[in-house]
Amino acid sequence: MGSQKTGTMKFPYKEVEAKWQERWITEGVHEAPELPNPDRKWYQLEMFAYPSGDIHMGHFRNYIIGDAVARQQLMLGKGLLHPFGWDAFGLPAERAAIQRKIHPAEWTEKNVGVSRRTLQKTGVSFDWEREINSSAPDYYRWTQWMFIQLFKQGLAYRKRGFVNWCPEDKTVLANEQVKDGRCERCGTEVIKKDQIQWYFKITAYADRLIDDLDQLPGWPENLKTMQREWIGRSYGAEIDFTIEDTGEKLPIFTTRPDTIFGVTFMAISPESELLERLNLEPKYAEAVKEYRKKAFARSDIERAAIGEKDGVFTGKYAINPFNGERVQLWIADYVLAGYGTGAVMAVPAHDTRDFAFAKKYGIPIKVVIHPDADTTLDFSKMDDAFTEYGSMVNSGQFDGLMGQDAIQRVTQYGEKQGFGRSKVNYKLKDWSISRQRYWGCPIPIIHCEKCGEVPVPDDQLPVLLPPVQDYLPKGRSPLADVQEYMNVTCPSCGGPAHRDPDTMDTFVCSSWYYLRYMDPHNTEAPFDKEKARRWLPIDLYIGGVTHATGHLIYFRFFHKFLQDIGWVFCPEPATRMFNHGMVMDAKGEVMSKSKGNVVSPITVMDEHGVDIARLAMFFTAPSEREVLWSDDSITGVEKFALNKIWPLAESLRGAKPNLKRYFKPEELSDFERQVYIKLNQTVKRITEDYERLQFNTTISALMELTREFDSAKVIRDEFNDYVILKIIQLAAPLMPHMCEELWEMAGHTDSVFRSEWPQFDPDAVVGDTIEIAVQINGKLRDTIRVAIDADQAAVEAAAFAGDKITRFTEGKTIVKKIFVKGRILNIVVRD
RNA sequence: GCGAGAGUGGCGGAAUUGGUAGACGCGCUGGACUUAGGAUCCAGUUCCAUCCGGAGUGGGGGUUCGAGUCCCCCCUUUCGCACCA
Repeated sequence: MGSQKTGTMKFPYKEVEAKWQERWITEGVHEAPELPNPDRKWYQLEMFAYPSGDIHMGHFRNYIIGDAVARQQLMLGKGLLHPFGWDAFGLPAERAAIQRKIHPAEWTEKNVGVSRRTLQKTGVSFDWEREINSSAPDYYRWTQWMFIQLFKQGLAYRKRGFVNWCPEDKTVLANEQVKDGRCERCGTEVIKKDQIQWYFKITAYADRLIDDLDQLPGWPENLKTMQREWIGRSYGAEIDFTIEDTGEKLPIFTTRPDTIFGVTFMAISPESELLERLNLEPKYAEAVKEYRKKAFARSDIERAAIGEKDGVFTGKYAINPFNGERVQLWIADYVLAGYGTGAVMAVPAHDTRDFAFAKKYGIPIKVVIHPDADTTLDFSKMDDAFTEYGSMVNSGQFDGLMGQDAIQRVTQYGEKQGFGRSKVNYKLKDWSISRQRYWGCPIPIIHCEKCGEVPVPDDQLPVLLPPVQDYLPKGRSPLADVQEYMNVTCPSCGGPAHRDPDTMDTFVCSSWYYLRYMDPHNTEAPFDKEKARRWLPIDLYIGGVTHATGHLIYFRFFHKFLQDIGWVFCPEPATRMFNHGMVMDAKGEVMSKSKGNVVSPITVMDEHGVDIARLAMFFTAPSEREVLWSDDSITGVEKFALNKIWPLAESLRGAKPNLKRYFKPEELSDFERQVYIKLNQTVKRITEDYERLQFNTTISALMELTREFDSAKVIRDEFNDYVILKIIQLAAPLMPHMCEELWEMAGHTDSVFRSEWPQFDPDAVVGDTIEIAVQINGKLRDTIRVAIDADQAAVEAAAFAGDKITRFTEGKTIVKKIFVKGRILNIVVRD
């Protein structure tokens, strides 16, 4: 055990791994410079981890992909920042702690230790000097500082309203943490609760969050699309209807003001506060009350899943300002409280939902849009709404107007009359950030009867999370019962006051962690501005796509806010984002403890060595695709590493070649020349592969090269060692331990990662001859080998030399010949 | 339903801007060396075929001298959003 057998020599991977992992640390190979040159820096980031268990295959894959890039960037001479840390606050850690009946602090500390040890075994080039932990006071002191900056700018505020409540976790959740109406963490159906909560005003940044996506060519299109849809911007108009009895204005949002004359009823959401002010007649009041009760009992999923829309008439009417028409006011739970104004103008003829509702309750349907000027619609024959744009009819002075023009003209009219205005609406809601849980960053606000909400003064930060024993969730913050914590004096007036009992959503902690890495030990500020100027933006951020509409929006929001208050100097936190694929089991199923199909990276590393575990992960699938992991993933790359790469040591001749030089053709034998060309082609290919993070083809290319290279046939010692050392350099970021050992065996005293990444010799990426495909009518009939710069005449001469081509042209007319230099000759013939 | 990807041998997957489809690896077949082989090495491996050739990148059509690659329609599949007025 502990070493791998090869043809003649063993690879003692355990010793080699330990040796280099230690030396990288003592020699500070991965330590980031304090102040990099902004033109020659590389900030490589992988998402930090929840310490809710040990590292699994998904983490392993994430970090080795980043590691390969980071190590190559180091060899390209960049100042490298490649840090790591722990997203240690929050539900995942707290839930795990509760299950095991230990205090979250203790459990977190223990797991950080376990996970760190595993990570260090992977040989990933993290700069452990910069390790951060979001649950440490010297970190969350600055999370609180961030909160206060937002508060001071009016971007952190409290409001009462309906929130997502997880009955299992007993806490409020942000919209982004509700998936399919269920709690993202525990899968429990989320219910609505009316509460006062803290929010961050992310909606103030909605436009910039959408628009700046266009400045991010290095982000995957699908991810950007997801963000655009999540923010959900739509353009339309706000139109004020009037409640008949009370005269109260009832504004609604619509994207189709061109259908305004087709309104036959109004609908408001069951949550609407308007209901309190309507003075419903008793016979309606009872039904409305019943309906609201029913609606509140339904979860969002039930509401959405329900096939038939339903609602009740309130007995009240609203007036359409455009034509003075009086329409019924209904309450219906297909109207969402949180979007627009929580009320809609219903146009059954031109909206599918309104159509169904109108049919069900016998409400009139009025056609006001025709597909075009010549086609008319008859509502009695319609079995669904016509929702396309068309030309306006039955709309008075607006008749005949079409599409966008119609929309504009109607809106303009409303504006002139004072009862309408153009309006942009978003699906994005403000970020609910307060949590009624113990294990989180305390909210640094003091509530004073006299002064209201007062931020904790800077010199009193951090507000320490008290180490209480009773931390179990109970529906309100466990901190609320800790008298020593809660009771304070007001920093402003000195009177009696109390702390805010809630803690923050852990996504607040993770919204700025990438900044702390630049300056993790700063006690005066969250980070130094000059360092931020030099290090930012992140050059490559790697993580799963799961955070597309959560963390990856939040951290962009934070970054933009910090730019606005002068702490960072670029508009976006990361110029390039890469989403790697998931790691599945051999059958393509997600690895999970309950299925018992989890393969631990530790097992694989123990049995085969880290380098081979890494190679297998790289080789099995391209980085962005999912990997179906099985033992077969190991076989091929293990043979390659042990039989091709490691034995290169025996072929070394101690020549100490100059790696920066190129060879001239006359210096080399025919075989050497052939190897030299292959080498340079490989350098070119592999350098491109690293840019694309496509390491499966990097390994293929190395396999081809090592097969072609046969040291026994190489005459010149210098050339022999030159080739071997270049192979080692090209492979080093993928299999760092073995390559360091080989590099040392070749007589180097410094790390291979301090050597210079190979450049290809531009005169040697093409050979002297090349194969040309000869086609007849686009079908391949022959391949001929000609000089590299052979012209059409020479190629034709060679092509017609044998009978492979002539047998197809004989007796036929050659219509034309297409020649692409260095590639093909296509001869078009006709009978 | 809407949006974005993906579909290539038995399998994982290659194929800059249209230009020799199947690189590389697994698996499989045959052979060599062996007491042995789950080691190593060599050869073969898209399918069909009477060995001339033919077909072939989910299906159908199109553009082109030439299409995995570009255009149109359809099917399957993965992911995301799902009553957003």
